Amino acid sequence: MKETLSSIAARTGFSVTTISRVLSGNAEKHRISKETIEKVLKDAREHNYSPSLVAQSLRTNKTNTIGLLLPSIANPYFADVASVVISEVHRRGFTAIVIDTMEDEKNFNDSASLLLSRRVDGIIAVPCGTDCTLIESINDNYLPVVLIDRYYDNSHLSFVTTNNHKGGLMATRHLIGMGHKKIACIQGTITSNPSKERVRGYREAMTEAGFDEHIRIVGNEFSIQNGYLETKLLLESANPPTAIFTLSNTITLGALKAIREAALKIPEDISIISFDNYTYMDFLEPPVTRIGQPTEDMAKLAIKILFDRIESVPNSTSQLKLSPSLIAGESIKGI
Amino acid sequence: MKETLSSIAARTGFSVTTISRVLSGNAEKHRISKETIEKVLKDAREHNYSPSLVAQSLRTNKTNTIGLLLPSIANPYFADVASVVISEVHRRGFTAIVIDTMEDEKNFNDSASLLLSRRVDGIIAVPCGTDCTLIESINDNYLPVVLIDRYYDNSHLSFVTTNNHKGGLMATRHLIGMGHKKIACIQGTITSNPSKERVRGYREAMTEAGFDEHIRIVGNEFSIQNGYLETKLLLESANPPTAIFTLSNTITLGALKAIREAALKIPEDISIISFDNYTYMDFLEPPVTRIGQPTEDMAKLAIKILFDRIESVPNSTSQLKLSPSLIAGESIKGI
DNA sequence: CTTTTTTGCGAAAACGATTGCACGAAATTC
DNA sequence: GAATTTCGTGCAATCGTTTTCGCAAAAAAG
Repeated sequence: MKETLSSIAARTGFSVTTISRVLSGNAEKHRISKETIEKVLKDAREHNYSPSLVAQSLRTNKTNTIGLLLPSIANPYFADVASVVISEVHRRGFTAIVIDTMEDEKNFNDSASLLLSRRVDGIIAVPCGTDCTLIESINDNYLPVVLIDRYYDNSHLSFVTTNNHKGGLMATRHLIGMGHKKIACIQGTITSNPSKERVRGYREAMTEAGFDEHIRIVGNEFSIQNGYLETKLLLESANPPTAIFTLSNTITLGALKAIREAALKIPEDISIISFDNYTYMDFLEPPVTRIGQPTEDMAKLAIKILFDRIESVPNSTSQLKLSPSLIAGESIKGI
Repeated sequence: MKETLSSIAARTGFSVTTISRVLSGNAEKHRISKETIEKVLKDAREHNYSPSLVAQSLRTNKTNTIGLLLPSIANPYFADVASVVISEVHRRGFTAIVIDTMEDEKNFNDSASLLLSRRVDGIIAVPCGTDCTLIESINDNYLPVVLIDRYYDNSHLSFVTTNNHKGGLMATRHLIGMGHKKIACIQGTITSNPSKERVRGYREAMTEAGFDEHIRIVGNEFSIQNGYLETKLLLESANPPTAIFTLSNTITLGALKAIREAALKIPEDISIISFDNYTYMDFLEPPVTRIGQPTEDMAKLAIKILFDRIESVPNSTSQLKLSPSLIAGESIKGI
């Protein structure tokens, strides 16, 4: 029932060494005879031997495993990231350990330590919070780390993210181009870099258009509820905006709900532009105009950077910002 | 840089045995003195020792790891499952290895073997294909397996799934109750149990209403494209249905696209009822009426069954079918 | 002042693989 | 026929833990 190299050795009469060489495909290298190879393979097959990767890992100091740290797998955006990362590492013969940190900094740090204990060969993470000391020390002293989507200011950790500032600019300029002035912005987790950068782009676009007085930034979380509540407040305020820039797909959903409850029509009564691309966005009525992030490219690039560092030692830093793109829907009215 | 029990032993002057006992919390049990404990803990902390879970696993023959096999993480339904499973096992001190089998039987079997080699303590799987010999043998000889969503006929493997037959019945009867007769059904992967059972429910409801002549089953895959193509064909056929029963959220999306392209209105021109509950469903225009599966309950139950078997030996079988529920939208017109 | 009990700790054998070194026999070269 | 090379294989150490025994010294009991 429990097959090991030595049980095969016992049966075939060869040494554990020889069995190991044959089964790990190094037979030629050590000129094991054809017949021996055959016998060993046959026995292994018959007793369906399954090599212990944990013993292998201990010996070789390599687990062929990478860790993936995400703030919330329930969020379609991160689920997308997970999907790409998982298949990409699988393609390279690695397996992925996935942990949901629930948008909590302590969870994040504990999980990072856990991955370290598990001796993964690398970590892909969307970090939480603002303190990067632990993850940075892991990267510097133990194993390569590459961040996706979010990153830390003043850190040399490698990351791949969307150019969120540009995205914020694009979205806001687009609304302005369509004649809007009173544009509100519902932001996400305030400490997160993507949210901050998108807001910065929004601000910049408003200022360059001379709309400083109309700048209106609300909200504090990447969640449906946040989008819902803030939109409700905006709509019922004294001077409601003619357009809303929602900083994530979840916020957008909440906004849609509030708008529907107010019996308003998009885009006739109010315009909306969102962040994040997602299949469902095209199926909403109307399809929502949005700034799409190159999720797949981001994930693949992050993986590539990670494996470059896993395979060769140089502890280099690459910090990449990929351009987002505007995907036209029908949620904006020209004024 | 590389901290081990013996490096701590060397520094503190105690034996590896003692260090192990202190750090694994078994100090009391072996009446290690207060001072010794203090010294060891201090040294470990100062050199931030991180125990090697791989060495631990080798020694104890337990990895505290479970494997999760999914056909497509990009599908929101399975992403939901993943989300629950991952956090649930984490809560129990385990980590999850996730593999996307891409709806391919060979991939599925290879991945199952990989998990075996990785010596996971249990497997949660949504299987692909119809041949269960490998996974069954894994369950019988090596480690507990619990299936979610799909299962094999004539297998003693444990599973938790939705009562899909009932779901099919509910959906079809609902349409019939609203006055529909010409009801078409777009199915998913034909070999999969959920699709088969839903179709069986559809058939049964049609027959009991005396609508045998209107039974019309098309499609062959759980995908957007399948939904799109089949709906196109249905709409352009000689005698188009007044209502469509789509067997998954992905199929529904495709159907919506085709319906929109045909410039038809839901529910005025055509009614639709879907399977799978999903946040976005409420935000479509109109909100789609659907049969919701108790995804979270399913995943939690599967985990519970799995851990019962991990923690105590009895190789029992539990095969559970949970009731779905009808979630009202506005996508069905009464005739 | 023995004998027994308690206290505090260590030696060494696993767990299942990989790998550097070595070695005897057969084949080849000179 | 001696020296060298090639073949085919094995010994034993090692990776970092846990765990079974066991043992000496101190404390308690007699």
